[in-house]
Amino acid sequence: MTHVLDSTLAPPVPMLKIGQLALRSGLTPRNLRFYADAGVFGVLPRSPKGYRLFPPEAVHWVQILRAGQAAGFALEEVALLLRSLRQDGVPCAQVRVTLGDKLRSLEAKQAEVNLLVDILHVTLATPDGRNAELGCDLMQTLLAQAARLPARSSRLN
Amino acid sequence: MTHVLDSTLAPPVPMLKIGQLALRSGLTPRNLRFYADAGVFGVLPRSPKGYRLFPPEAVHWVQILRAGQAAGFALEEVALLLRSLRQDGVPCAQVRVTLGDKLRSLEAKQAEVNLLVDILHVTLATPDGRNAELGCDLMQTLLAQAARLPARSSRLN
DNA sequence: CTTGAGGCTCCATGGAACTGGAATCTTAAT
DNA sequence: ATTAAGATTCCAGTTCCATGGAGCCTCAAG
Repeated sequence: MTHVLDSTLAPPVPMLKIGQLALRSGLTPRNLRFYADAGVFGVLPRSPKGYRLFPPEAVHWVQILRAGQAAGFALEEVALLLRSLRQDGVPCAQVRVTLGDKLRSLEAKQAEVNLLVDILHVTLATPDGRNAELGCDLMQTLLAQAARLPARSSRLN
Repeated sequence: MTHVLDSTLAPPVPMLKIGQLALRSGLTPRNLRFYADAGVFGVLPRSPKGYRLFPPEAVHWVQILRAGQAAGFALEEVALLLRSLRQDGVPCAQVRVTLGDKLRSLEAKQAEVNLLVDILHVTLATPDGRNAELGCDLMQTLLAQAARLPARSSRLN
């Protein structure tokens, strides 16, 4: 039941059909097809009848993909990372560079999120109190804290 | 030249026209109009001839808006925060709750970003080395680190 | 009075990331 | 042999966040 393409030979790689990957990754086949067509997984091998065949590592690819997205990266950006990961003829040093770039933009985002979190912490530490102008002192603090934000917040997506 | 609406009376609030806010906030009038029409700034007063009039605090509203967006929040979410901030009849306690909710989702995002950053750090700490399977050892590490990611990364936007 | 900048509205378009439907083909099981 | 599940393709629509343009109004200066 699990042997789809390995009839007589020992399977060097037990490739997955899209539905199997869907089960293992928590995405829909539809969604996976969308990503695959967008080139996120590179050029996928096809079965004799045209079915997309995913290597088992694709489960990890998907994990990395979703995590990257959750961190605010565009699909194409994460795709770039995965392309390096899959080594489409990319040399080691190149991979390191790509990963480094990714790290730097992630750190930029990290800094912004950290700042925002801190601003909210400080704001919420304000004791209750009505404020004629702004309704409550909380607002006063939030407005004041807003000054810590960069002049023009970068769109680091 | 700076007094547009205050001909004879002392101005209680020097309201801004959209272009003035644009200059002060770094956004285009267009963009501001888009946000305004989306209700982000609440119901704006209009001049007798229909011009949108922004209070000076709107500059801070925009800062908070952009920062929120940079942190990955949807426009509508940031709008919610700003609605509390503007006190459209919202009680103090309610503001605190909204801010608290915002903080919690920001912290969730923070955790994800932190994890991703750490994964990349660890990965980049891997010394160079070719790897038959994956091209280079970097990839080996990245794949291994991917295991630290949550089973299904939340879409916390 | 004309000109120009800066408002206003409405309608359209665009990209990103999906989602949905229809038609067709393959595979697996009864 | 039939049938259902699971593939395939293609085309269309959706939501979010804008951006672009046309056409008209208003305001201040020359």
